[in-house]
Amino acid sequence: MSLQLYDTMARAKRPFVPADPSRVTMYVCGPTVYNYSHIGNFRPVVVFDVLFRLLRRLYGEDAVRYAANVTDVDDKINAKAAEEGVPIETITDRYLAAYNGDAAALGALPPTVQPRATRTMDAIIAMIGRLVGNNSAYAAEGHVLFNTQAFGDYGKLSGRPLDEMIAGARVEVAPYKQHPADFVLWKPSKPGEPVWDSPWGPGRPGWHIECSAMIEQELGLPIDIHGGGIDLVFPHHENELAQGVCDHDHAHGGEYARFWLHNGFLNMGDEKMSKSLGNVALAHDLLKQQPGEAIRWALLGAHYRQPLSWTDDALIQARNSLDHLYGVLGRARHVEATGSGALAEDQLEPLLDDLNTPAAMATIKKLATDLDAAVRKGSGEAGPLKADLMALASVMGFLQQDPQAWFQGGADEELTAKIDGLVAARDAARKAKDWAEADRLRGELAALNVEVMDGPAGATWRIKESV
RNA sequence: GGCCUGAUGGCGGAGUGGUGACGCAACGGACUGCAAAUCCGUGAACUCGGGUUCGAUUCCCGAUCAGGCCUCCA
Repeated sequence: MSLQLYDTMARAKRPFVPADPSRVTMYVCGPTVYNYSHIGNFRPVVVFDVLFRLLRRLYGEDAVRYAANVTDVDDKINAKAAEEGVPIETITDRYLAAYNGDAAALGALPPTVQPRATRTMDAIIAMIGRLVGNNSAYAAEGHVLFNTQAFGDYGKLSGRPLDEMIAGARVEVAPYKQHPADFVLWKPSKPGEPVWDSPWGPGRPGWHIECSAMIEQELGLPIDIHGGGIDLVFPHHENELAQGVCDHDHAHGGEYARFWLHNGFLNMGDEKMSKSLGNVALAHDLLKQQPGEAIRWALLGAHYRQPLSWTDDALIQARNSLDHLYGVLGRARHVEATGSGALAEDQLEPLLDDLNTPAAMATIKKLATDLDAAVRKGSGEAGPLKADLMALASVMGFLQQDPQAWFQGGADEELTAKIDGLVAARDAARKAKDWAEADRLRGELAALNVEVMDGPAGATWRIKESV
């Protein structure tokens, strides 16, 4: 089976074939860095990281070029900077660093490039110039607006005919717009806001133009895959598509992105995460309570296009699953992974079928169970099973750490030494068959949030879950 | 108002026109000084009403419920 991806434009799964297999391109809309990002913001990060890893496996590590942008010009950033009385760079640098740190903790590989709006300004202004030049955009009252009438297919991606959108519009139309659906490419800055010079007066870019300019600059049209959250389909991606196609006078066969992929929302339990409900969970906070890998497991536990219900229980289940898998790997630590390392076709199949991560995770568990049995029996199957397990896990960004580090993670050196001492004392008591003392020491360890497991080769221990 | 999703066991969550993944939780057993881990086993679901069919959880229609988008929210 070859890779199939659900394309929002086609509203169907289609076989994925890159335009150029030696240069596969993917662009995913990234964060606006004005605060810590919540866990929902990291769903696309993790989902498209899996796709990135899969594409690297299929086409070669150097053949995939993945750009994820950072919006560092925005009203919310301006507000935050004004509130703290600092330049916007202070805000954006701080939260970009936090975002990248959190993404790394969630096991996401760094994108090939991470363009920033403020550093793409020349390309943005040049692109607006071209759009004005070919009558796809017009200047009015210090603004430059995209002329949606210039793009006959406007509304095709989101499935919204123009007239319906106007009929259903909830927002008052600005008087300088020629058509109610026209959107801003450039706008004047208010006093105190960051400002750039342009042929249409000092100001700053609208929201959508930065992505098109970055795609143009970093990847080139048409790109193979454009990704983002489902909420971006309209207006953001619809507008990007319109300006991107018109920028090139409908060249490239009118293609902007060959596949549009959108991930579903993450909900808190069964309600939407929102500030007004007070149920926003920041990844930064969750990462203090649980290993990033457990959070990643929970994020990939539902198919990416399905809504994902985020609950404490889901996180605990994720943690338990990883405990089990690392337990198997710990028992198989002396087994050498053998075989070609090439995944059997049927093991990769769930991922090839539009990134069916839950099914792939079931395969991981199956391989782990089989590996555990093979190790127990001393069967020669253990080596190939371990190779398959590690290969599949690696495509999904799982099981990349040492089992001991997983179980003992969260314990600093001092605590580790203390625990080792208690475990040794308990071992001595058990050898002397002093069960009362052994149980007392186990109780003492339990008080430290440590669980001991006796085995033929002596006792091992782990930090119990903290949720 | 318009457009669009979804509804699977106690929970999470795949999948399928006909022997109903997988995990967590529960229960019984093995193992263990006792546990934990592991192993063996058990019970448990396809929102409702029509239709198509030899047969539907799976296809079609309708209803109900839930959710999303409709100009800067992943």
